[in-house]
Amino acid sequence: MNTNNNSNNYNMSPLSDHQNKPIIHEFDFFSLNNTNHASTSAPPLHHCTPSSLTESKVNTSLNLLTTNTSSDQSMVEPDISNKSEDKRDKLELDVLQAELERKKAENHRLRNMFDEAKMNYEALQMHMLSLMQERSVEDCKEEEQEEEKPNGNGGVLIPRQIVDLAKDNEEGSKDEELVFDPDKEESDHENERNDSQVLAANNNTNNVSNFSAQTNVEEAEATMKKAKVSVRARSEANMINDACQWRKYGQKMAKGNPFPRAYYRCTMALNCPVKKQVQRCAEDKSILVTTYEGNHNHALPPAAMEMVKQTSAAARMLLSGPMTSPDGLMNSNFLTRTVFPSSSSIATISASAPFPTITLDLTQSPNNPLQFPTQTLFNQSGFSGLQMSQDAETSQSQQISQNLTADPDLTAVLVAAITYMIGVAQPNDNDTKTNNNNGNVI
DNA sequence: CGACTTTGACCGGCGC
DNA sequence: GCGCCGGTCAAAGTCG
Repeated sequence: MNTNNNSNNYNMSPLSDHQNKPIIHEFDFFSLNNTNHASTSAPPLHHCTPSSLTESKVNTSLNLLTTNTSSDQSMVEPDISNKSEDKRDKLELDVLQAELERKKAENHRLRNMFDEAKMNYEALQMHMLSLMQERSVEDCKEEEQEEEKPNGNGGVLIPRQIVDLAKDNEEGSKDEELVFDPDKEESDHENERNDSQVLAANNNTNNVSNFSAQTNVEEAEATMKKAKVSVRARSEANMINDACQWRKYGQKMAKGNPFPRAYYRCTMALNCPVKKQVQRCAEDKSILVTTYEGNHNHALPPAAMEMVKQTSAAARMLLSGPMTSPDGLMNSNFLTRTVFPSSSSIATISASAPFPTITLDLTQSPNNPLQFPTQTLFNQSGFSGLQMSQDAETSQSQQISQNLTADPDLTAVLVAAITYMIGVAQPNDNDTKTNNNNGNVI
């Protein structure tokens, strides 16, 4: 039997072509150096040239610009020329000043819009933070109650919830597809329903909150270590750039898929246990499915670390399943729809496998599928405030935006997914700093 | 020459 | 027990 692929047609070389993709620079409305800017781009008036006037669409209607130079004109008709030139200059000055005022007003309006959006964002963030703190207090109370009742049904912390779901599945409910399986053609809506139904059911059976204290940390961590993160993204390349170094150690033909599955190990550190599988989707060969497994035992590249800090809380919230809101119940897809709104991505947790799998589906972005919504990701995630101070957040936001804009690959997405495995799931010695940054239990 | 990929062989889990 | 299948190993080949 030979299930290996001997053809070069599907060579899974990790060479990425992401460098060839165009970098989209965002327009900075408020940059003083931006020459396109409305209020600051107008050149000083004394630098106005005939060409610039033409560009400003100022029609003097004087037809003065002939082949003669101004010095020639002054030699012919010095008085008339001077007067008309002054008049023209004044007219131009008035027009330009009016234009300047208009641009200033527009700039002011844009600033107001920006400030308003910023305030809304901060208000939401503060609201989120207060909710989390509230919940944290409840967790402490429930933890105390839990210690008094060791056999209680509650105490389902975030990782534990997955353990329970996985257990339920192993105990005979294997037929029940809890969530999205990338290899099956099920509608996302159906999966969302299943997801929320199961999680809600789980919630109902546990009268105590899902966010209560953890009573079996070791068990949960063991599961988390074996949990997987799967990322579906459209890519022509055979492997997407995720800021880590990988070494291929095998390739097999998997049943039910004409495309080979490639196996990689992380080579950024000796004995790093992290592995990943890369395979094209059988239904749509333009979709690349990358599945990560294990926890890094080393520090990640700076670009990856930045996103780790930003997205770990998001991953935790995703894992937390349903969360209550003033509007009622939100299913686990809420978060990733929030984090990745412009890409229409969907993140789900699957407990149908022996170990839970998080799937990030980034294939539904209508435009430029490999273009990660970088600015949107950071701005919309809004959970960073749970982990760091406002000042740190501000500086990091700029840093992250720059990093991501400079590298519009799927790096951020993958790191976001890996985050769950690295910084959140396991308190590695080498990752202690990261975990401390992510320290809050949501 | 070292790092990496390729690829046939091997191993263990699982279902029948 | 047997075969299927997924995952891994390791020798050979390739590349810079």
